[in-house]
Amino acid sequence: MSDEDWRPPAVLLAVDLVILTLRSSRLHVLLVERGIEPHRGEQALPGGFLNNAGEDIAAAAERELREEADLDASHLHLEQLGTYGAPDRDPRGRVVSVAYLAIAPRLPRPLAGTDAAAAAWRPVEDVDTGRPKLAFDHERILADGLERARSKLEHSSLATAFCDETFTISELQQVYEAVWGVRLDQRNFYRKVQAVKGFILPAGTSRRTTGGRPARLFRAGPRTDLHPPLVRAEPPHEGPSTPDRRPARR
Amino acid sequence: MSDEDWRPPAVLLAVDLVILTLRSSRLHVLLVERGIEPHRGEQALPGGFLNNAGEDIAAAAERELREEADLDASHLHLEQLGTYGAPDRDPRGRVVSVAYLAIAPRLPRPLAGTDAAAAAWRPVEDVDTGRPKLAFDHERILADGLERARSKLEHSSLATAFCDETFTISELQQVYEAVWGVRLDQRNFYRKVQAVKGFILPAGTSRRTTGGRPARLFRAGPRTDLHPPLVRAEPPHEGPSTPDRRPARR
DNA sequence: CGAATAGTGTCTATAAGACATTATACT
DNA sequence: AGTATAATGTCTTATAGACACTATTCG
Repeated sequence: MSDEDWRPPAVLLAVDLVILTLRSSRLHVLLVERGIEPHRGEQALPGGFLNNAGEDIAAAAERELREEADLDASHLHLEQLGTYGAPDRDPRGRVVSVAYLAIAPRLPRPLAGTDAAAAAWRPVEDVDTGRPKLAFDHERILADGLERARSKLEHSSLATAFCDETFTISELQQVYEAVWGVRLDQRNFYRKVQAVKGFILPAGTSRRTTGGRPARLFRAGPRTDLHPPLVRAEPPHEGPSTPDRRPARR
Repeated sequence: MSDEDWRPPAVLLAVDLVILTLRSSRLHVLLVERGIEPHRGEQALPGGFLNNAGEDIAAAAERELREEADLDASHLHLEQLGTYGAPDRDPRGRVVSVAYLAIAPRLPRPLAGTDAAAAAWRPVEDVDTGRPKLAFDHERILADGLERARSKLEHSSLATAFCDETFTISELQQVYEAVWGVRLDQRNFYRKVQAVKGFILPAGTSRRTTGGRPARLFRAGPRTDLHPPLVRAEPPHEGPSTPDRRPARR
């Protein structure tokens, strides 16, 4: 407070991406094998540094989405997740990473990014049980991303971001079941999602068939906040690993 | 991707604080008058740059809380809100700010921080209606902080962070009313908060009196996620209420 | 005793959870 | 016809919302 010529320290800014999707009814996250040190050869979330001092952070996230996952940000849900900046999180120096959460619909597309030869979808439960250890603090970031997604399914229309433009109600139910890791009653689910006005809208008379009765198609409605919410059952749900601090009570 | 000697750009890292509290049953936010350019003389959220390259971000937030608001972080709720890094948000260069949301109980304490001669609690509704314009993108940050607080009141025990260690149920109700900007039915509120196991616990037989029947005291319980949640009333529907528009049955 | 605040009970409407059968297409 | 998937209705229980009175302290 006294140094007139004090200059604030500079940091390196990175973005990391938690990209979630559904594959064969299971929740997957996109991981890449690191090609450079530190943590070369380990699994990590896709990400990278800002390109230049003028690049917007969200733009950097969209660029990494393109470069590392070959995904077009304009068709994805993308939201900021949090910022991770522990002084020792990267041996290269002071690196602060802004993490983003992306939700992708089922992708027939193979991963063809040039940077991402080693990119692959991994079942979240594998990572949850520590199968591939992740570099840096990426396990924490992933855990926070999962908790964000699980939580937002309750109060927002995020689930539709896992689906194509049109989808069936049972596809939507699979999203909830995969992300929450629970089984839901089909009849109650139908009743509840249809009771939330503006959540899903009938999409023409189209139908799609897979060997049984054809399902009616819906599209995402205008409502982003669900009333009433679709609440998870009572908690097998310990809090997220966010560094939130509870007040110390004297 | 091709430059072997490419170096990532550096940015300046700042923290900004949305500090909320209740004063005379109204929600207030702490604002300071900026003492230096840019935006000298304007109202802004308290905040500042990292002290040095080794300072943890959350630690910087706690330090600013101390320096600018004379508040002890160990008695506050403090959580990361989001990161704001538009390239043009600060004329001094590329400044990326990590915003934190702090919730303080009623404070008899006057604001005595040295840096904060101009710090003052301002009713949130004043700022909401644009009374003091805020510097930088601080109106956006404040809006995000308010929405975070309003939302977290529904499914977390955040409301108790606005209260002293012990509090009455009607004090807790005032928190909800002030933050949400609504009036709640006292009887339903009593019933609901007491139905959430682990939210509030009776605090001895103590009582506190203000001219009426003494109120029973409670303290925050261990539960941080409320089940069932205390849901805000449905936001006003656009348009006249449409009669049920269920998909046409053949 | 009056004023002020705390605390409670009941009724109704809506939502949640459990549960089995019918409908429509395909092979 | 058999199989596979979609769609729906009802009952019971829990929670939400509306509503008015009694209880306890103080001056």
